[in-house]
Amino acid sequence: MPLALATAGLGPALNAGPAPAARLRQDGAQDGAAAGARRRFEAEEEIYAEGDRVVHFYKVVSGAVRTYRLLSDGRRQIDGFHLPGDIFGLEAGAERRTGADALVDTTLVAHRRSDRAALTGEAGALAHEVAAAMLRALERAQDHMLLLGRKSAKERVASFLLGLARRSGTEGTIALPMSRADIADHLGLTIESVSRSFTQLEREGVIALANHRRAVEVQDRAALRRLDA
Amino acid sequence: MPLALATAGLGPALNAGPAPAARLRQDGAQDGAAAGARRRFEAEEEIYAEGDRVVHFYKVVSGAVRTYRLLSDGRRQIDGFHLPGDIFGLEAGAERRTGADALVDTTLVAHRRSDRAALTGEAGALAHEVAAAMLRALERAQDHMLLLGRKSAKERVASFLLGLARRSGTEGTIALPMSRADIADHLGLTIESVSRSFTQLEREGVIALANHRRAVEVQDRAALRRLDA
DNA sequence: CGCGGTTTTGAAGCAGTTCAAGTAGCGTGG
DNA sequence: CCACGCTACTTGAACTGCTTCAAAACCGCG
Repeated sequence: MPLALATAGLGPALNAGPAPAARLRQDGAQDGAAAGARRRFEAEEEIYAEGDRVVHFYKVVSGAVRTYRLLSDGRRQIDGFHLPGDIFGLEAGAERRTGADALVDTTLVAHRRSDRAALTGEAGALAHEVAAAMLRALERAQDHMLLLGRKSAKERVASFLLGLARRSGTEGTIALPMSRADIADHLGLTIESVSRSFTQLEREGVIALANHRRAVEVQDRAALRRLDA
Repeated sequence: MPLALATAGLGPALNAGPAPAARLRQDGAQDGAAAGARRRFEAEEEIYAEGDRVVHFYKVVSGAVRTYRLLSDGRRQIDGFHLPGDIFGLEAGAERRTGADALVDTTLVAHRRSDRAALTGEAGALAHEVAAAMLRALERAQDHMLLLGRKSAKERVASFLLGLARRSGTEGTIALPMSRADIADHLGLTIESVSRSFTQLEREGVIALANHRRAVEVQDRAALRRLDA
């Protein structure tokens, strides 16, 4: 049995969004059995590759991670960026269907997929998180299919920025731990199109690029919302 | 608690693909408690709409269903077609994030989302199916994001046909229960582009269109596979 | 200061869209 | 039983948003 889930009391957990870092630490502190091994990865380091055997799943403590799929000729689709509090690396089969690497220096907590103790404890806090993570991943995937299938370049960038703003929780300035190439491969565009969309939004006074283009300040959230359709 | 899942023994179920109709009936027959209410829908009839309260989830007995999301201006993204054996309509929140309608005359089995008896029975056959359905939905969404983000029109159509061929289980001729518009809104294209891709594949001898364009015969599976990358 | 990487900008090209006919089933009613 | 009209699909031609190719700007670093 590769994985056990229980969604008791799932409702609230689902609406809570990514667990804040504070709660994350608390979990680790109060339940030694459920706490997995802390692992560190450097910027651009591979966490796992397509085809690897699935042993662990992970929760981001700090840093950021991308998970992606590749076509035989090298075309890449990044299906998600994972920020502190996010769980990723859950998989149904025995083999990885996606690859994952750290965008920047990153700390993760690794849990054995087969670790039922961690998943089915009396409180089952981690189990709830895992189930919520799966459902959230599906909802995000649905949103992203709509974006990829039906939105313009500018709308894609606007949606991306709003999503990132919401998830990173920071008001005002959003850090971009990923390169233009990563954003492009997430949004189904080229780096040039991403860059042009940023520039255009900046010229329109919707955003301001800061910190060597690796951060955006949202100046007109309403305009972004309008583009988000 | 809106929904309970347990994935014990999930592995094999996951690799099994959609349950064949035979097994479907067997499930219903052997476990009266788990069997939900049978419901019929006519072609083009709405099953639920975006914003509806979530009460049931469904399993397709016969026919076909599309689930989709809309942008405020009417742009539509069909996130999946559901064929006999498929489970759809699982949702985390209280409100529908997607709409669903029947493509053709369709029979479903409806289960109350809150029906824990059906989901957590000793054997828990339905619970496994539900968990497997969720994981499969996520895998399909990942495949589809790659398609939408990085594949050409012809590749999209090829992937779509191969997927449909695999899922419908029929060797040779594949029925297309959906219109060109539905296919277009699934593949992130226009109806004209879908039509042109079909025509092109036909001219190349890869497929043959039959039954008033509502069925395709695969004539060169290897060529389709190559396009699937 | 100059090198290597990333991002931006420019110009040309093109895949897919848009707009506009044309064709083919199919049910309906005379 | 056939003309009519409706809808779905296909085809053609022009257009355009994004890509591709190319070069410049920017920065961080040895």
